[in-house]
Amino acid sequence: MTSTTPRRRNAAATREAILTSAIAAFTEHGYDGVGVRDIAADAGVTAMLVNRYFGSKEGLFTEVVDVSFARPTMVPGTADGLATETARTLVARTSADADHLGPFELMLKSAANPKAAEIMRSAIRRHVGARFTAALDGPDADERAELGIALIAGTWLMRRIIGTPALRDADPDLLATQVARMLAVVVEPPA
Amino acid sequence: MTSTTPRRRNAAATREAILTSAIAAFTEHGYDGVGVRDIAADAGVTAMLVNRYFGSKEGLFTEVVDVSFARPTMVPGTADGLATETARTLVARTSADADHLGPFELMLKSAANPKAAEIMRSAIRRHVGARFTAALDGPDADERAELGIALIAGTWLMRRIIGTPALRDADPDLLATQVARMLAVVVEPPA
DNA sequence: CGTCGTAATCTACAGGTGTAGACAAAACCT
DNA sequence: AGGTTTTGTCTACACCTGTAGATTACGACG
Repeated sequence: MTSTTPRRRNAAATREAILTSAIAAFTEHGYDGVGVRDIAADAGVTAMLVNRYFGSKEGLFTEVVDVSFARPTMVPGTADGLATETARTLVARTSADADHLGPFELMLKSAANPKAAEIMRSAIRRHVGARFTAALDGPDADERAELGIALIAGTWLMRRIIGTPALRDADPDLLATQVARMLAVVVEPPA
Repeated sequence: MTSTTPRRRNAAATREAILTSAIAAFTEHGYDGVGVRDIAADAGVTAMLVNRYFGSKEGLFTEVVDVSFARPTMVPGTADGLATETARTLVARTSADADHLGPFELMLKSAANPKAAEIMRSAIRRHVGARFTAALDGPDADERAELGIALIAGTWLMRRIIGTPALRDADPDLLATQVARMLAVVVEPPA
């Protein structure tokens, strides 16, 4: 419940409030880590309204994934400095005091559930993968794009979710440089 | 229940059976995806024996992580061809028909739970990270080792858990080459 | 063969899960 | 104002979760 006005009776606004709460909750705790009651309470409504508007918890998650993955994240549109820019943004977003928590956190936190994984698979291809692929030249763009995403996801996992010390306390500039050099391998079109 | 002998009353063997079942179950479904009853039933005992021998579900998971991460996986001891060898093994282990399912699957499937994540953090540093770091020369070995682990974990996630098509159907040799080139960035000592 | 320690089970609890169905109330439309 | 549709809540179900306490049965040893 973030809106200030009590919002008496408004289907669209209520739906939006539930969706907003769900994005935050699923991203922070993962599909299995949240109950529909938690989401509903945070949106200021009853649990049953969730099923009323989204059919089921699974239906709600489907919409959450679609919205979260549709927002441009991390990958700039142009190929100029793609590796460097992406690496810098990644390091910033995964720093200890960052608060953005985008689709990568959502993906990693919900990957354990097979149903959630299947829902995310298509969304990744349609949104994140498509954006990344479009920025690449040369052959095997899909495969190279997904390898880039894999590096980003893995770094996010180690640095922010598992929290391994060496990556957590690494110098941001040095880390960004290393990640950029790894990304460059798949970003630069093969000679 | 994999052992052939009925095993009537044997504390050590029972403990081992529970641990074996737990490793398989936690690796396949993640910390939140399994109940102690599932593990106990698979070991041929009652749920209460789990708490009797391991204190709690969390205690059992701690021991599972320790055992699973202690086994050498993927990273060869020598630095010769480390990147190439590791990449080849990774691609083989994440192929559709692979059945090994080591610590990386366990880590990714259980990362959503904060308690599990904390348990895995120290184990990774003590086991996997230490092995990888020891194989590296030059400065910032810890950081570079964890970046290598991040790439492996991310590739595992995309290829085997999420199952994105481009990485799933990629030509194994080509994929291994790409991964090896990315790994080489952190494996080769900086000039 | 009886006794004793312990491996293993049985019963149970307090809480949480997603969701179905019946009900209350607010808002809109004549 | 009266009636109807929509918006929201309440109660409830069937099931699963981890774990505590009391109880049974097996096996070895004297």
